[in-house]
Amino acid sequence: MTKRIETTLPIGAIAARTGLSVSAIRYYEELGLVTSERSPGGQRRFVRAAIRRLSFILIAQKLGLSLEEISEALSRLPDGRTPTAADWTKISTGIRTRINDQIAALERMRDRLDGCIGCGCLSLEACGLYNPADERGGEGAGPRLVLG
Amino acid sequence: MTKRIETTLPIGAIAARTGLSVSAIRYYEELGLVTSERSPGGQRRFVRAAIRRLSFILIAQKLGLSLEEISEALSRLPDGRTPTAADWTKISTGIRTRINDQIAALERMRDRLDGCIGCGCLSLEACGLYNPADERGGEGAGPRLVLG
DNA sequence: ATGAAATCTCAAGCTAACTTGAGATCAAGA
DNA sequence: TCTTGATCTCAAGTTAGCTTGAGATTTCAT
Repeated sequence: MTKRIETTLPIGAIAARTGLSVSAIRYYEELGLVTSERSPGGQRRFVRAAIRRLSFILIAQKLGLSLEEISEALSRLPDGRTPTAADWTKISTGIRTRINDQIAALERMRDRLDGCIGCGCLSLEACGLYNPADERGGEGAGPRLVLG
Repeated sequence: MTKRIETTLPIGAIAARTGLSVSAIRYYEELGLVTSERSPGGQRRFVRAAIRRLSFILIAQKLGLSLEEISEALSRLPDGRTPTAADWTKISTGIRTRINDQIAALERMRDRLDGCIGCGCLSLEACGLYNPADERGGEGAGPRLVLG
């Protein structure tokens, strides 16, 4: 049996490497986004793979995902090991789709705005900018696909 | 003097026409985003132009502006009258710039992601996706990147 | 062995953008 | 007039995502 000794890191080292605050990391652990072992004295010890998980959280947050959505996406990744390239490809492809959706939505918004500049309307009936059909419901035009 | 009698609307009618809740409208008034007159009995009475202001708030919020930023933008518009085409052009041009910035930021993100798919790195040192230098593109707004 | 630095838990606080509830009053149709 | 629904004020609650503080304990370099 190959039992490799994992070098673990205390929370401060994780914070330094991810840029997260110590309290944020503890908060994420509370939410189940990462896990840790404990030292004999009760302090958290993280495996290095936790850094990747936390980095992923940072990236996903930049894309506007809530911690709950991130949690959902992360539930596909085993915590104990480093995600494989396949894991990452799957997730990042989902993210890419999401980015494209966001770009498309903004472009539609911009186009409508262009058609509106100078008209001074801003009226609910006629103005394409305020278009409830395009609302965040997501069931219609913008398939709200989340990672996967 | 031409003193035209303005037909005013109670808050419920405004809510129905804008899609906002009554409490949200009251909240916006508290923040100074809209104003109202009062009936003899003390109930709010809104002029029709308030509907446009509120519609603007909805649109701007979709673009990720905070109420404070919206307040700033609205401070250019006189409350009592319908904004002129010039007013609207000025504001919407600013919004357009903001939209373009957001699109550009997303495209950069997507490009970096493309360079990353399949590599499985997600490492802080090497991965261009996690790039702190690109942080807070919107300035001031904090950790919120809320896109459509 | 010791003292500073790091970490622990728990509770409470913070901002944004509202909502909810209580208790009272206003407006309008039959 | 009556009565029902709309509105009023004010205080407190809500969700997300953390931060801050207090007081106690652990780790580690010397």
